[in-house]
Amino acid sequence: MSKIISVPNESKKETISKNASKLFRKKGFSATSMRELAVDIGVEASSLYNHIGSKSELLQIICFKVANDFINQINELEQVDISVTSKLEKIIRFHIHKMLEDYDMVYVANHEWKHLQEPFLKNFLNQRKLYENKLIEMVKLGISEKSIKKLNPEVITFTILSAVRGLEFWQQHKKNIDIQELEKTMVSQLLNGIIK
Amino acid sequence: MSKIISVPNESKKETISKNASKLFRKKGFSATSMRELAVDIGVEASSLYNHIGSKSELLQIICFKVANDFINQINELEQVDISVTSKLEKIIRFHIHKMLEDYDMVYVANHEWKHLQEPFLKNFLNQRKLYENKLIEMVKLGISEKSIKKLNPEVITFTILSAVRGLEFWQQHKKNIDIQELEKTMVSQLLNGIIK
DNA sequence: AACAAAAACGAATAAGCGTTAGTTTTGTAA
DNA sequence: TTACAAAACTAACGCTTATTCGTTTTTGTT
Repeated sequence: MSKIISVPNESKKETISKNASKLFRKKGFSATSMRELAVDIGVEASSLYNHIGSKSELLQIICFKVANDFINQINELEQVDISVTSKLEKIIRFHIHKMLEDYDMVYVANHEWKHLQEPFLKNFLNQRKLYENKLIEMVKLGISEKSIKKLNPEVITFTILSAVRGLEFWQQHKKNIDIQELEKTMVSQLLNGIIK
Repeated sequence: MSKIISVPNESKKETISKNASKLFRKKGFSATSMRELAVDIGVEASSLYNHIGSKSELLQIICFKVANDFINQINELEQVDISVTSKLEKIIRFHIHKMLEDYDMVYVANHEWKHLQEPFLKNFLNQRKLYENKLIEMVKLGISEKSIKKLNPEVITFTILSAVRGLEFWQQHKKNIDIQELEKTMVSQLLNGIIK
């Protein structure tokens, strides 16, 4: 057919992964075939195996790239000396930016991780739980400091995470909603509520 | 093998659908085979076709059952003469109850709808948009009445929907979190915020 | 006990899957 | 030009898929 075109500073593996992200998001991991992926890239399916080990490996690359990005961010944030509510605000804003920058990858990591094989599945879920627990501890600290209302810290955390993970909707409303307004509204709603 | 056991007042089609919901949730629609579903029910795969038309039909049954339940609820609520914020509270509570009662079906409708075939796919998305638009109109009314803060009504709506659609987390924390507290916290956070 | 309808079965079909093997083309450097 | 490695190709493997077919078994009703 032709050659895999990859931009400079990007390996062919990365090129394939990015295309895979797009297809996995649109059709789901199981419903995406290596032949479809190959067509999308402009090559025969068997040629892909010169660059990757397996279909499964593509999912691993995607999921752990995203997981690492979020873990790294929260680790950095833990070092910073600002208030708990400021940290929560920064986290919400980071989720929004990440979802807009790497939409396909973040979506796949959020929705298709269950198709990871062991031991990667367990590993991924551990990283996720680690992230969630760090967030829960932040909220607990906020409650004990009396900057956050005395509500269930797990529920607070998961509500925030659900809200930001659901940011996919924004992709369909890109034209109508300004990103500044999106950020402002979400932070305001999740932290301060919507009732006057 | 044996027979499809169905409880009274439940057709065999319903029995199959419920089992399908469970498997589709656990493994995803595409990754679930009719043979697996058959084993789960205790019958040969070919025997299922005495009761259903196709695998696709099972997904249709699940998705539209859920969609109709939510549309019906919001239609009823539109008739009632209570404040906008009370309506939003009732909707949040309804989502929570629905997610806990029909977890498998709601999860599948939220995550696997993309595997619906046309014209069902368009139909489903139309119903979803209808529901979202009704909610957006409620929020807009609240803003014009000055009971809700002047924030972007679309973002407010999608944040609420994302938060309640993400209620799957609760299934993994059933033992630790009381449902009353869950409801109270989510309503309070989404409507009044978490900052003191 | 006889009959019809419902529901089970086993076997087969055609299509699609991820992946491998062997071979040819392409690009690069001596 | 020659040599070598990278990356493409074609063809095929073994397996799984949803679904259909013809047949047998089970069920419920006279």
